[in-house]
Amino acid sequence: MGRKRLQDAVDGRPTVHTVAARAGVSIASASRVLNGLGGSAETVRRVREAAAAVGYVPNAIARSLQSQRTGLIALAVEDIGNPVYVAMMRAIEAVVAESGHQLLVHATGGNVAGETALLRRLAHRYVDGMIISPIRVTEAHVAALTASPVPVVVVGQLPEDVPVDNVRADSRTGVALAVDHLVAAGRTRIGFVNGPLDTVPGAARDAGFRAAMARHGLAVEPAMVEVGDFQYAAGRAAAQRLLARAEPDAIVCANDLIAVGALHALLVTGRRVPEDVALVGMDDTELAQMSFPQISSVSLGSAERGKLAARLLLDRIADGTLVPRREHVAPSLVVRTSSGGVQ
Amino acid sequence: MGRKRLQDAVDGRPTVHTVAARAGVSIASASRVLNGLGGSAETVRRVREAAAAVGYVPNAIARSLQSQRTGLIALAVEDIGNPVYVAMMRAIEAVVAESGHQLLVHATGGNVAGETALLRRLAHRYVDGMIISPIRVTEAHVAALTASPVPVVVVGQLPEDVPVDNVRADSRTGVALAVDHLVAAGRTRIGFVNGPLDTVPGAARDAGFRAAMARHGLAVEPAMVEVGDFQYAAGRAAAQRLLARAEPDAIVCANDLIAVGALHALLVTGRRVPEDVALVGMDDTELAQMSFPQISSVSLGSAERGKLAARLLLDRIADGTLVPRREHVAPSLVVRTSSGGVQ
DNA sequence: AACTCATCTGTAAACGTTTCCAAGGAGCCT
DNA sequence: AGGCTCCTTGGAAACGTTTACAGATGAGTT
Repeated sequence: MGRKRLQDAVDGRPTVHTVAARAGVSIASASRVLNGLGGSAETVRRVREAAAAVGYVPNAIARSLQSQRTGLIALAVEDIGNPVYVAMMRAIEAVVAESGHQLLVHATGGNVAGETALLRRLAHRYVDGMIISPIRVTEAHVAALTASPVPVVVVGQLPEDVPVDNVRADSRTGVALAVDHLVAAGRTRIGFVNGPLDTVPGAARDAGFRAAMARHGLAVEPAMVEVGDFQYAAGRAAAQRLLARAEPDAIVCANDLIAVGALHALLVTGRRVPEDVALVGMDDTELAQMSFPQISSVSLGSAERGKLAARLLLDRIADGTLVPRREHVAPSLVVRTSSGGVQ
Repeated sequence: MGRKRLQDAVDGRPTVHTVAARAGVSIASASRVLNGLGGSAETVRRVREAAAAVGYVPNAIARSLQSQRTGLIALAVEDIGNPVYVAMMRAIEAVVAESGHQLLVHATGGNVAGETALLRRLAHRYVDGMIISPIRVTEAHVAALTASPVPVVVVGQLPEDVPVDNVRADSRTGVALAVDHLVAAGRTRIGFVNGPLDTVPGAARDAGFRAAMARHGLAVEPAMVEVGDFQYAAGRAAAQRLLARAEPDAIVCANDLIAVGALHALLVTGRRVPEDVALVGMDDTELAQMSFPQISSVSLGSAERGKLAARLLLDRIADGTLVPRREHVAPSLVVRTSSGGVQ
């Protein structure tokens, strides 16, 4: 017993033991050389040579167990098909890659059970941290969030007293930008196609729409407001319902997928955009640029939010004692053809 | 020395040692109970109770080190923004989730160095397997592929003699379907907007287009063929170049992003689709349905290919001695408004 | 009552890495 | 020459889990 192991791993792949044995040094010395931590010239040479000869590659799992870090960062979003999340993901990827992390993407489907299960699974510590963008925030979320042993950054609204790093857009103001723009262009019969009201963005956008309309002294007729979910098909159906019973001269949509659906509904019923009906989307995704006519859209700074979230997370991973921070990203309106801007 | 450890992990989180100590049993018994492997009724009760009391959650990394599996499967695609890969990803996700795996998505940007680096990184064994869809296949790819210690499935063409599980679409035939359809509809001046010819799909689609045209006795005028990359902006620019010097009555596009760009180019120059110019895309993504008019598109079965690739990979992970398999997915044409189909 | 057999339990090793610690040796200064 | 520091080295422990093995216990069989 206690026999020193000079063998390869069971599957025949070289380990640090293999390298050390071949170089005639201890595994401690081999490990140090391989990590660039000193060693005599001769030792370095021998270890390097041995490692190259056997094709040694350190095992990521064993390293993780020792270092207590996996090098993985999770991103949990509702719908990976929504370009707004793709843009956010790209921005996050760019930041975390710099620190040598890789991104693990979860599509939650927006359901509460799945999201909280995901948060609880963090207890297994299979990632070093998580960025999550829940569209609903429940008690269960908050509980799982605060219980998480690994850092979590939330992109989206969060109750004030939850001590978690947080990046927020201001979609209330974002909707106001859209309404202001349309009113300035002389539109008065402004429709609104929203996502579910029991989601955080849905509620915020509804409130923003009503507040902005009120500020301009415009009434919000129930016939002019429709709700679907945040997808294309539902947006198109919702817009069709709206158009069947009302005659808006402008429509604000709660995101670009809905806006593209609404555009479809408008064009298919023979309406001209923007001459008959102006259209404004939200999130300023690639979709808005790819449509014809191109769709004006309120940017909520998805890339910027992603970047900030990634920075917050990396900072917290580096120092867990930081006081939770809250970042805000201001919305801006990108005017395109669909609301009368130039092509 | 040799002192038995009865402590929590350094960060205070409970380990199996904590649970065992609290239950008054050995870590072996605790582990067995926690994994549902026997134990007396009394032991089971005590361990379960202790685990619940301290909130024990097994550490995924330690488990991975022992089991030599991470539970992670990597998917490497060129462009995470392309809906075709989103569809594929969803299909893969659905399959691998059943076996308890999680998906790790890499966006390679389609560059050879990045892809081969990714393949070489597999040597670290940070995932149990990888599905990769390279748009170029070089010597370096093949070398890295065959040297990989973990299973890899390639989605896309691959030299015949490379012993790797492989799922293929037939984009040659796919283009032929598009051409046949347009010819049957009476179109004769058929343009083609392709991706780079030095990519595998680009080359196949070019060959397919020329073969199909020849079969119908139609000449391929150089002025009627344009090349960009597989993105929207390049597709739009390429279509604009084509339209500036030729007057096609139909355009075939090498993917849907290009098709949406071409649609834009057509509409912005006042051409009617499909009356003046018919349009057919490829990949049958959501984009094709979301455009107005909706775009006919050749489905290359991206979801199906994803599903098959995932199955091949899981099978190989379960049994590494399997002989490499090759699956084929047949293309099909989905006719929509842009080529004269009904709305 | 002695035996077999199954079931349960604890010890210890294993997975592959990093790192603490003590010891050895070389060089430098006084 | 002696004492000091600095560098290098190897042994061993640690990360947290699973599991092979052997011993113990109990039930069942003859």
